[in-house]
Amino acid sequence: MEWNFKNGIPIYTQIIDEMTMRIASGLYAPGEKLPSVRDLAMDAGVNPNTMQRALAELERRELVFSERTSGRFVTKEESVLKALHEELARKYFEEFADKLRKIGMTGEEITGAVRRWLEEIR
Amino acid sequence: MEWNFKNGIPIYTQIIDEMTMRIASGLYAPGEKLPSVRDLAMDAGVNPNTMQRALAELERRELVFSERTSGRFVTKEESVLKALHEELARKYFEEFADKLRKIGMTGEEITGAVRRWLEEIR
DNA sequence: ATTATTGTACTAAGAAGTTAATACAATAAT
DNA sequence: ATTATTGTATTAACTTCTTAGTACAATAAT
Repeated sequence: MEWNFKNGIPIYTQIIDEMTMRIASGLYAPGEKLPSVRDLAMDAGVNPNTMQRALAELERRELVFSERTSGRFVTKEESVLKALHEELARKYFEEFADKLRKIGMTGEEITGAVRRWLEEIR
Repeated sequence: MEWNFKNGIPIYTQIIDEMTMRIASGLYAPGEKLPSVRDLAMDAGVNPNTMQRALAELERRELVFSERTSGRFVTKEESVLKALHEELARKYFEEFADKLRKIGMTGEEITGAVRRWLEEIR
């Protein structure tokens, strides 16, 4: 999997977002053991401290939990994961619509443009 | 107008985005004189240096130009502004669609969800 | 002519993010 | 029993971002 970090945004923030999306997508399944902090850091090309900082935040959000010395795991609460998925999808849409409104597009213009773009996706 | 800065992202970056959107929306019209660096900084609640840094980037992108001692102005090239508007709208959609794909939504799921969300906008 | 405003430049200090190096405790693997 | 792996913690150095303070040159306003 790729880690494409933009510059100008803290890396640990981007790791939080990336890991959250991987969990929401099921790429890391419920209850699955994650790679170790060191392996994840190596894979992402960052310092273990930076990865640790991001993972601690995921823990705070209860998306993962750690069992000392055996590893870190995705939460088994499927309800949490389902809620996460819906929350993210909705959030992404809201941010998207807000940006379009901010550059002056009306509701009608947004729906029109989106319908056209959706055609292209197919 | 509001300046709502998120934390965790450099302020000057957010100013660049905000100003770019204001220009793309026509809130700052073609050829219009912008408030001075100091006034913008005061309004945004940031240090003048931070605002200056953001404005310099807008200048590099040729969205604004400055006339020494008389002020800074939005470009008069309407073609540039039109292109900017389209570029931003397209970019926002791409980022949005990429995020939805990243959390595991297929093209069909995306179109379905977006159609539902679009109804809510009205 | 004088004053105020403009963009611009510079230095210094502090805050936040990142890397590096090292260490410890717990336990799974051997 | 010993070793390797795990999460976690700590300290130091470095870079980037932000603020603060100051200054200068050009020109619009008075």
